[in-house]
Amino acid sequence: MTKKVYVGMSGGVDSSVTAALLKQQGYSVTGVYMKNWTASVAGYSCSWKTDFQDAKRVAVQLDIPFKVYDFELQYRQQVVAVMLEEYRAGRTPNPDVLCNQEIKFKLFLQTALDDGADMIATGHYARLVGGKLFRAQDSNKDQTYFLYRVSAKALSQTIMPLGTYTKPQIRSIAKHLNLATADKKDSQGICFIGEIPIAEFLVAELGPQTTGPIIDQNGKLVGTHDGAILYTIGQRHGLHVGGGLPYYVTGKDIMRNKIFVTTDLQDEQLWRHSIDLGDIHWINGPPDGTSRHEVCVRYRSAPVAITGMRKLSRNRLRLTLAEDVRAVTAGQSAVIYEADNHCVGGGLIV
RNA sequence: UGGGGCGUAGCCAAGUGGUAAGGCAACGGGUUUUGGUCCCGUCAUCCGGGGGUUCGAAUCCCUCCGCCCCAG
Repeated sequence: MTKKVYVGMSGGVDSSVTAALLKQQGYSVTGVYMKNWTASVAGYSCSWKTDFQDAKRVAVQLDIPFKVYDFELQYRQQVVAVMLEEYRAGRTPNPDVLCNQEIKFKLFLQTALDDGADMIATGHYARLVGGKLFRAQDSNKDQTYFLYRVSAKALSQTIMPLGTYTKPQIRSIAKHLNLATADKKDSQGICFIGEIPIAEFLVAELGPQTTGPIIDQNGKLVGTHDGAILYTIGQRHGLHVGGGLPYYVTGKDIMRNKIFVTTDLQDEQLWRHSIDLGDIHWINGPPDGTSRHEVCVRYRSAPVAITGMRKLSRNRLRLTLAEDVRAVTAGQSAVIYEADNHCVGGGLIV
């Protein structure tokens, strides 16, 4: 009995090749386009229509059934609304982590299973081995950072065929198969929403923000910002403050609508030797404390060795680091790995 | 209105007779399935205004305007 796999097809090369590979491997493949966001914001065209068409084209080329799941409502409620709330609270969320947790590996998975699928598949660069999540072969494209909140159960029902390939290989396969998406540029920006600058998106969704003071490391007023929630820790551009050295955001006071900056790259406000995490999620249960771990505080950052892991409360964890890390930002994810590329989980920086 | 100093792009700032460094910001591009970082590129026909000296001035002289400091 051939397994029925529903492949999430975004209209990009990666998911196109995912579907192609699975078909080659003998699965009964169905392509699914998730329609999660169709609105265009302030002059930025939302690419959903082209993405949908590209996904459909590839499905036709591969001669596989194609479906559309409309998750717009849920994406809005479970991803976008949460993201906006986080920004409003002065934090910097990662909507794509949420999207994987709530939409792709929960809603999509369940819908597909209800629809008759045995498994789902995605074009993520990550490896799934025995229900565990490992970094991709192509460390340059590894996407485990975005996947650390997915449940072991969901992972056990998922195939990620790209994990053992490199991006150039995927491009090359797409070309050989003449897939419509072979030369399509990689997508960027918030998954499904597109490349709109975040500040503009926030203003469009939350309304115009109130301007406020920018204070430097000496307590001096150096400029005016466009609304404290629009900035994030470590940020350099968008302050419109010039003269001498670049300024980096070191902190925000949301209540007073102030943001704090520094010109000193060694400013201690900009570096952390320990990180507190909340909303901890362990994919296969908490580590037993016998192996060494490292953490990534942002996508594509070099992992930093963890020298101490202390439980502060039921769902609070304090990590002590082997070296200082720059611009640790509340709301962002800290993803924890065992030294052998095994992604074990992580939490949200508080 | 006695003395001293200053006025170069949005900001900081070199250049004191030979035909406008550099940095920040901004803008554009690249990297990146979040934000951010980072990288590359662009950005003063003109040096507060006017006049003069000179083959040639942002650089010297005169004058006007503006700002700062000290002294009143």
